[in-house]
Amino acid sequence: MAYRETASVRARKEAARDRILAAALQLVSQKGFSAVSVSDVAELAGVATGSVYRHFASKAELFSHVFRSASQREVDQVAQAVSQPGTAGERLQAALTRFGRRALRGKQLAWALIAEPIDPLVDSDRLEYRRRYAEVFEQVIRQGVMSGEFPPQDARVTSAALVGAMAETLVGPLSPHRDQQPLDENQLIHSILTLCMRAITGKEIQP
Amino acid sequence: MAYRETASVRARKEAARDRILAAALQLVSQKGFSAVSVSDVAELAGVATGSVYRHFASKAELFSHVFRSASQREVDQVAQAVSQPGTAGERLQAALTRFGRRALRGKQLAWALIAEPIDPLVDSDRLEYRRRYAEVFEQVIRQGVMSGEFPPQDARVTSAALVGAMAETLVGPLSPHRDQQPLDENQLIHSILTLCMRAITGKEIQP
Amino acid sequence: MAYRETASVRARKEAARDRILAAALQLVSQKGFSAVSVSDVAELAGVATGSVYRHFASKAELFSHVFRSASQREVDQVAQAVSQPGTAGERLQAALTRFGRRALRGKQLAWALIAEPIDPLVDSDRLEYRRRYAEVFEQVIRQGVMSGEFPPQDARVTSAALVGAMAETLVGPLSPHRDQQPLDENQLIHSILTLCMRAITGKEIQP
Amino acid sequence: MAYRETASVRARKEAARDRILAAALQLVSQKGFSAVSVSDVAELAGVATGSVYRHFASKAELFSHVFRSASQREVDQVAQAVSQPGTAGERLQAALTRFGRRALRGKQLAWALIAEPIDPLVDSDRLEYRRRYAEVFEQVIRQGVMSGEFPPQDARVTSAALVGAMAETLVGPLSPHRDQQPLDENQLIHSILTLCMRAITGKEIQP
DNA sequence: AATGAATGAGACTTCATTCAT
DNA sequence: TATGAATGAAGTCTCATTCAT
Repeated sequence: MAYRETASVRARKEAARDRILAAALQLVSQKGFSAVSVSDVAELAGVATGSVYRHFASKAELFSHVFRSASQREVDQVAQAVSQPGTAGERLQAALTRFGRRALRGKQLAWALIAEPIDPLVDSDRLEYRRRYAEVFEQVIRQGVMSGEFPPQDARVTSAALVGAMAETLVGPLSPHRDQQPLDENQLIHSILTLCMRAITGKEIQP
Repeated sequence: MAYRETASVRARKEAARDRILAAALQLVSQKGFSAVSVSDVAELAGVATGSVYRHFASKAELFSHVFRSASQREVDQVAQAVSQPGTAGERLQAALTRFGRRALRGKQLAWALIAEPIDPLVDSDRLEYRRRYAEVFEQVIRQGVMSGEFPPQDARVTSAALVGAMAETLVGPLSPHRDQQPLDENQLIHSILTLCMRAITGKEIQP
Repeated sequence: MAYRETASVRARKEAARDRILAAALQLVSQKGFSAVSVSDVAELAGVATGSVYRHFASKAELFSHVFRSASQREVDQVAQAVSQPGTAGERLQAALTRFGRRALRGKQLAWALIAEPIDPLVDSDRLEYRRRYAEVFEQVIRQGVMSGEFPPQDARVTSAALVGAMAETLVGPLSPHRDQQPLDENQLIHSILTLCMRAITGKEIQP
Repeated sequence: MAYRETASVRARKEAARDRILAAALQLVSQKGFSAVSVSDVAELAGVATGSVYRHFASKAELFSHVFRSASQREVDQVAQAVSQPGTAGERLQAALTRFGRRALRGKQLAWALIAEPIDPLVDSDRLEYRRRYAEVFEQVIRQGVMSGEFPPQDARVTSAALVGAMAETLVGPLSPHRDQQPLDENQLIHSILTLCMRAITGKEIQP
């Protein structure tokens, strides 16, 4: 009984922290980091403003957690796509597709994770996650280069360029379909995929 | 006499406006939009804080003008590179090189223009300038596609992707050389250029 | 059995109270009253924050207890020095020496007890303990005056002045050795002792 | 006309700053540094809270100015008393008397200036003013020692002790007359003066 | 028209105290 | 009775914008 009580109390405590994280993630996904205040988060989470500070030492630390968990989820998705069987080209294509579809689903969040400058702490998180992204993309690219499937290239530069190209094309301010007729998602993905694969392989993708 | 006074007064007013814009541009180039306050701008321009509001209705409008003139300058530079004689590939390569070198010279400004979130007004400016960039890049790409020099592709998507890839690679948070040994600028430009040209043409560039 | 349980419970409660007091004293000795929070104390004492309020009605009351017990300890030390056999001068000298050495050993605590402003409740405690200090110092001074060993003087004023002079000289912001070369402790004690004894007796102390 | 306007504007501006300083001084004189908030000061000065920050970079800097100007006033008073003609003993007596009378007139302020711990910035101001006090007291003491009027002593220690003794006796928490019948001021000053002079000279003062 | 001091809302953060479990 | 998460008021500081001069 005592144990179960303790467990339920702990569950509630964790629930508050999770509610705060969820609220922060929701708001960041809607408005981006820079437009979200601690009070906004607290209100949406249904707690007092000061309560946020029981769970996170500062606004930066809260946002760092939001960033990291959201980024980790994205990296995991891409990594999973890459780990499927197939040629380097097939696996890279699968990874880019998944990356692109997820970004299109949550544009504001994708943008916040990839590009929005906020805080030195989160910026350093970005560097860390950049490395994890890089590990995923670079690995396939290197494998493709070594097997002769891809032409020689700087895998590190290529992986950064891939992320940038997809981000800009899909969710960036340069995205071609903010105020125009909403492009067919499949068509857009196909276009950027074709381009990315041609950049890496020098060849047209097979349908 | 009355006319000449009016003219000189107008000239002085315009001079003040220009000084404000120049000061704002300088500060944005150094610190990015988000770190620049109206008072900072006024001080550097040598006018009173309130005077800024005689020329610009709000901070957002001031920054919108800064954004537009800085962006226009960049677009002009790229457009000029594109207008030189040569094949579509040569002209595109020249444009990308100029874009890249300028971005590397002024990373903070480049980043502010391409990605920094500030204000809905400036965000909509970004959309407009994206169209102008597009006009420049798209035009060459379309010409290359029509002449058979480039494979068929969605020129609008390609041009956005080019900008994104270069921005991310050169000045973005995913830039591969923030914490590493500073890459040789020429080498970095060459890597990204090779990649971009391969994306567009499907072929390796000629040295 | 019931009795023994009650007793052990009471013992445990008392133990908690003592741990809280000890933790508070330790923290005050390190950081001064103003830098110590109730949660700090609870954590160091190994109890929940709210439990502090089962033993003390408020932070002020907790600190009042801390103040009183720490002050009592100091008063006892000085009183013990005074109660040794010897002339009034000898006993006073012993008391001042002990006072000074203890203050030098624990500057932060000494300063907190003598001067740090915290709360009206603690300030009134200070007045009470001033009386107890006074009783100790005044008694010897009065004896010395009555026996003709010391010149006539207002013993109450003298005893306050002694405390102030030693506090300021040894641990106060006017302390002459904060930013200079650390004076030899013995030398410093000797200087202030010579001065104090001359103030009281009008004569130089015998080495 | 234009000049006079400018002058009046400047006068008003300075008036605001002065009102803020005066308000801060008044509140510190009533409640001590630690009980005064920036909002309190602003309200009493009749300005918005934010306006305080147009004149002072931080609360610490505001209080530093308050501290310094109040301390300078006190040092000047003491220095003036010391500069009168007479023997070292007479001049020191005059300085201590003035110091004591002023402290009694404004106990809370005197305490705040001499002892209240607030902020590292103000604490360092205190060290600086301690040096200025020291220069005043030490100089006379050294002169008295050199002329044989005073016995040999560490003038630096003596001057700190003098300040501490007077502060504690007159305005400190050990002050003997907070809750008792208000001592006759002249009598109190005379007592502490007798004690201080005996401490320095080893002799009784002449009435 | 220019000035720049003043405004005041709002941001982040702390912490003594309370109360449901 | 003990717990410790939650509260919420209060504090410091920033800055876009206004307005009397």
